[in-house]
Amino acid sequence: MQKTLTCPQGTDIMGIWEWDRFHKKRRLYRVVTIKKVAEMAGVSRSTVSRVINDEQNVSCKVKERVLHTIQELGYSPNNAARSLAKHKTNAIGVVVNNLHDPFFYDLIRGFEQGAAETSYNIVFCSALGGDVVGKERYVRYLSNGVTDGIILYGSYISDEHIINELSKTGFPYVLIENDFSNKNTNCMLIDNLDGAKDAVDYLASLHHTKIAHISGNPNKKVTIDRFNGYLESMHKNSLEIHENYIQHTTADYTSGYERMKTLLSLGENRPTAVFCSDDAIASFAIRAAMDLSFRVPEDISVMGFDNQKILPDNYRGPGITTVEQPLYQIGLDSICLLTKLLENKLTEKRIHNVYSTKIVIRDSVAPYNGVAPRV
Amino acid sequence: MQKTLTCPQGTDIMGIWEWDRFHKKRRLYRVVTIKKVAEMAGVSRSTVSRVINDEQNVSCKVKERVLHTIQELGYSPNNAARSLAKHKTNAIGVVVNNLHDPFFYDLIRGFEQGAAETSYNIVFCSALGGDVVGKERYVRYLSNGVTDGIILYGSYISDEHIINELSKTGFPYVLIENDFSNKNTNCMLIDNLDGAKDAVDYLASLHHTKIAHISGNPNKKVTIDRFNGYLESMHKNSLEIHENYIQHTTADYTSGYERMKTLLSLGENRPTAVFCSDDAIASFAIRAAMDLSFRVPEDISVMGFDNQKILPDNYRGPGITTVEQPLYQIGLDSICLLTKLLENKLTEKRIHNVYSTKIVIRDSVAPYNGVAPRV
DNA sequence: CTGAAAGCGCTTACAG
DNA sequence: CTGAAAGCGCTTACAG
Repeated sequence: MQKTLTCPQGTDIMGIWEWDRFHKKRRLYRVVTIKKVAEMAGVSRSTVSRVINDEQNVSCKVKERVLHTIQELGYSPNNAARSLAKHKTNAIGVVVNNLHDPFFYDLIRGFEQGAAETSYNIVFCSALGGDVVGKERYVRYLSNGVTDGIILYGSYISDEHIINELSKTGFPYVLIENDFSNKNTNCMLIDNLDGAKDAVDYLASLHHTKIAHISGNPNKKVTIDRFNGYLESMHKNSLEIHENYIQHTTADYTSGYERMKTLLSLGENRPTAVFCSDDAIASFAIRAAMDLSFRVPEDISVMGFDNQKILPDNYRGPGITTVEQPLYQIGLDSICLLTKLLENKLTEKRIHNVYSTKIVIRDSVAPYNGVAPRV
Repeated sequence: MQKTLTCPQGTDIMGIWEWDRFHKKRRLYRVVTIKKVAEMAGVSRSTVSRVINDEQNVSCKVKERVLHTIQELGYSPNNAARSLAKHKTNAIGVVVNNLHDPFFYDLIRGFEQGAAETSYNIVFCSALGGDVVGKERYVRYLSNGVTDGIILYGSYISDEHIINELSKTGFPYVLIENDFSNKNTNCMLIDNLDGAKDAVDYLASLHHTKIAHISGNPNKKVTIDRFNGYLESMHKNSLEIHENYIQHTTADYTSGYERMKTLLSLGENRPTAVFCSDDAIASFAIRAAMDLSFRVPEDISVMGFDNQKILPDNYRGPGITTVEQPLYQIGLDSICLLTKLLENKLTEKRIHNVYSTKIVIRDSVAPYNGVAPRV
């Protein structure tokens, strides 16, 4: 068999991997294993194992010899075999939708910082769009011998099914931006309802009475929470929700553009302020207003949510007044907490962090000036 | 032993994972394995294996019974065991620095699309900053039983060492934005030298003669290539490189701001056009110009590189005229090609794609108007 | 179509 | 301090 193997990359190199040309299937075989190291160093596999796991009970002399052999052969332990034997992968998985979305800027920075502070390897998996099948596939993959725990981001309504399945297995995970209180899950959340209420209260405090709402991706739970926050605040402040004040977007935040156009065409009842479900939508809403020659915030105030540092499609409007959620901290904490959970170093038996939001004032909101809206 | 196990997440659920409370170490044990499925279904492990691998030679009746048992027990095969036995993980790893950087927008979209088109699981790993140790750790991790091949992004000079080590092992990989022709590596590149020459030629064709350069991250090879492109074009067009026309930034693109300030303070020889090593730098250079009340492009033209769709820190200057590299395509292709390579379906024996760049004209460059620069 | 047995490359009690 | 042997949870020729 040995003779039927050839080196896969380059031809002159003798590596530790070789292609199996004997069978039809293209597989990579390992040619230097712990067994070979043991033979060459003249010790048992147990001893080699002790050395690579940095255990204390090995004589200096033997250890040195083994280390030297390892170096010489370019040996590296096979993590699959290791995981199988140890019941531990030393890895953590992060699963999100649309990793490319600049929304993740701060969250990923947090994950990366967390990764730098732990000895676990962190791997990211991403499903495109709202793809449930892909997301579920990744969760199954990671939770079966590939990682020791996973962090699941997202509040898609379809995520509930995934989480249900995962819960049943008993595999450790923490949820970000999602919760199922009844299911005893570990989660890290912000209060979207309160954040939205604060936002609309803020607009009302600036004497706006005609406040509209552009809601977010209809497949997400946060959308509903923020929408309800809007409703509650409007009610609390005794403000009337005129016809068409509630504009729903599609899964695509660019549709905020068209929704804003609709709001601006409302004539007499045209809103003087709009609370958008997130900053990406707000950025497109403002774009629409500017394209129609409305000034933001003089003619119409626009408020967002998220404090998204990096906005899509080269946004150039005024700085967006928004509700901040501490995504960097959440990313960082999720890694730290999951690590602790896996090491049994957590005092509480369930992670349930609620992070507070705060309003960040920029340039897209102005007090209502008492002038009847231009029609 | 069974009695010393308890369920990790929640307490009422009987899952397939259970904590080992018997030993000191906290490990997850699998309580439902192929063996248990076989017993319950009254067949051999071989048969169960055939069913979960969807092989043809199983009678319908047996197959159905096994499938039903699997469903009932919530069984999922352990990927570590599978990888070990099959010599195949069915996964591909992607390793980058600074995954959070919006520079990756198009590249990640390409990877995601590629992932959607292949049956391989794609996992991303990210090292923070220019961290070599972290990057190398991930490469070692992924290339030892975790994935079947990896895609390595980045042209850090320190990457060479990593690639050398990886080459020695014979593990399959493809490089993006990096090449070692002498090492027979698979790579996907753009011609940075030519792209930069085109950019400076373009500025020269608009009658600019005083053209400066702000170079990029000094630890990257592309920086050197683009710098050389600038030099070559200046030479070819017989343009003088005045003192201080070459400004080097640090690893941080925000330093483009200070470098631009220096250029603008050059008095009589102040450049009328600046070619920046990348768009992120260009965005900060333009910011500096605007802050000093220079108009872009009327007072000074600025050109970038990359056609980065999403710029950092809320850039609001004019659209940046730039050199486009097809990152989406490169991301997509890298997954497809590596997949083919792994399946032995590649006709050529080495991947070596060079993608062409093209100039994208926006609003940050204007023809030189013949007026002596304002001092 | 089905099963017994060997093997993948490690780790881990256990015995010495 | 060291080694022989069993085991992790799968797959894979091989035999029937």
